Amino acid sequence: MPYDPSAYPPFAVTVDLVVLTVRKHALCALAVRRGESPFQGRWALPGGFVAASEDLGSAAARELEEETGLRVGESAGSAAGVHLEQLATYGAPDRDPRMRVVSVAHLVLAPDLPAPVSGGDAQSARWAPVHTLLLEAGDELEPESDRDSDQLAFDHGQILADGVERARSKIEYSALATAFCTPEFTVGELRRVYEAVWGVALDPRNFHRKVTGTPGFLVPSGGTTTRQGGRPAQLFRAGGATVLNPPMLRPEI
Amino acid sequence: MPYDPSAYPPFAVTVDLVVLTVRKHALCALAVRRGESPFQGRWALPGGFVAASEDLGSAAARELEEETGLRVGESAGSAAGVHLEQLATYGAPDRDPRMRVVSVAHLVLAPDLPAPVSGGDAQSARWAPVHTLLLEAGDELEPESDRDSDQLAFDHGQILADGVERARSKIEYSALATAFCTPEFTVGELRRVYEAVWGVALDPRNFHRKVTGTPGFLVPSGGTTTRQGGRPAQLFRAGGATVLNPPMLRPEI
DNA sequence: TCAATAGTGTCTCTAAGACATTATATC
DNA sequence: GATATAATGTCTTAGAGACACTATTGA
Repeated sequence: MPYDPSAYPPFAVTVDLVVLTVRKHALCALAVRRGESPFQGRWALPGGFVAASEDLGSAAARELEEETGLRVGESAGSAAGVHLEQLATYGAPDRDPRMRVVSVAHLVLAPDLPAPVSGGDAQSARWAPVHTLLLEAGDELEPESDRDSDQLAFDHGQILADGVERARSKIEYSALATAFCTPEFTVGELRRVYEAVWGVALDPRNFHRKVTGTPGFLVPSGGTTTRQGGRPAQLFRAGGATVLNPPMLRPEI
Repeated sequence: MPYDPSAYPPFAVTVDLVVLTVRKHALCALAVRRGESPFQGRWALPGGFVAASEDLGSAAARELEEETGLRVGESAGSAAGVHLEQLATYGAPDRDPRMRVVSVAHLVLAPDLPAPVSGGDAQSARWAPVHTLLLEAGDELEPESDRDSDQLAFDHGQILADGVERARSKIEYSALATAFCTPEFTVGELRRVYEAVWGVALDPRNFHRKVTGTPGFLVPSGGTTTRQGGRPAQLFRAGGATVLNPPMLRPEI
């Protein structure tokens, strides 16, 4: 099978971003409004084309910074910053009506941002709770007429669902939940991250025992805070641990 | 950002396959010998170009059947057959010296095959233990002269390593280890699969208790076999369970 | 004082790890 | 018989789940 560039079908390659954060006790994703056809006026995931001499991860990091101003932390992902990882690749032949586009989706976990979005105007980007972006066909709401236009453009609903499921399972066996927190955070704040991502309530005592008892998960930073009200809480930073063993198992049902 | 096909860099999109099986108590991968430059004569992962109107998963299944004769089981992967899933996408600008190629790697888990490879000639394809395909730079063996030519072509060494790690972690929390087995298998055969993939020895008593006690993992097929010698062993088929909860944890170290 | 959150102590129960022995086939 | 593998029983221990109480702030 000889290589002849002109003999093989040309593809466009894009990166799409599932940017997740926790705002007001809800898991939220970044959505942008499309300005052109197709799906004009509909919400979509941020993303763009990969440049000719650009790596896939670099393209994702560039798009992230263009859309949000967020910069990915150095060490291949997180530590005390934004986490970025490849999610999956979507390439159904008809996923874009104009041409053959293969999209390499990436997952970003970010702490809550003060401003909705730094780059771009406010009208065209927003944080939206994932449950409003992922209304399934079975959900009842208004008459069906309005339903379709609320769905994300292209196959972005599927990409978002896959990204959310990845995040939900990944915080089970990794220390990545700290990527949703500010550099210094309390055990209660970390617990609320887990509760928001999983959509369940956790026992504060057992959670505290688990996270403080897992070596390398949390390191005390020395200070305390009362920003959540109540008794002052000890502040922690993310430790060096990347995997949790044994994992933090999601409650069933 | 308007879409103009000619304004965006053209990519070729390929699928590469990490096909894993367990042979003689060792985890093995399918490798094919390259006939042309670059990397002529070197071993590589099987794969090929995605056709113009072909889905990524379909292209992977087609390449698999062309190279091995294996057909992917119906229900989105396994059940009682070959399992195929998307692994990751590799798109470094210089990963192919001829042109910009983005490769969507897929992972295949297959039972031990009688013939080495059905399609293609025997000289150009083989099952090789993954540890021989993944000799790292740190390993000592012969003088370095021979080392480089034993490495897989392109970035296929990295792809294989990622696929092996995916398989190792996935049999922890899913029932996918049965994809390495024949339709009917014994508990001992399943245990040897785990031992080969993880490269560790497991306690037969605890393993038996675990797999037979996990609902939906195994269903007795009624028969017995002595193909492993010794006392007749009960035969099982894969149950409907896809996730193991609690997971089968890999021993540490 | 009340309300809010943080932090700890302990009992129970599930399940994994570490053991030895019996069972049933082939050679 | 010897040898091979299968299958089961039980003790111990790590760790999760389910509980109540005390501690320390701000309003």
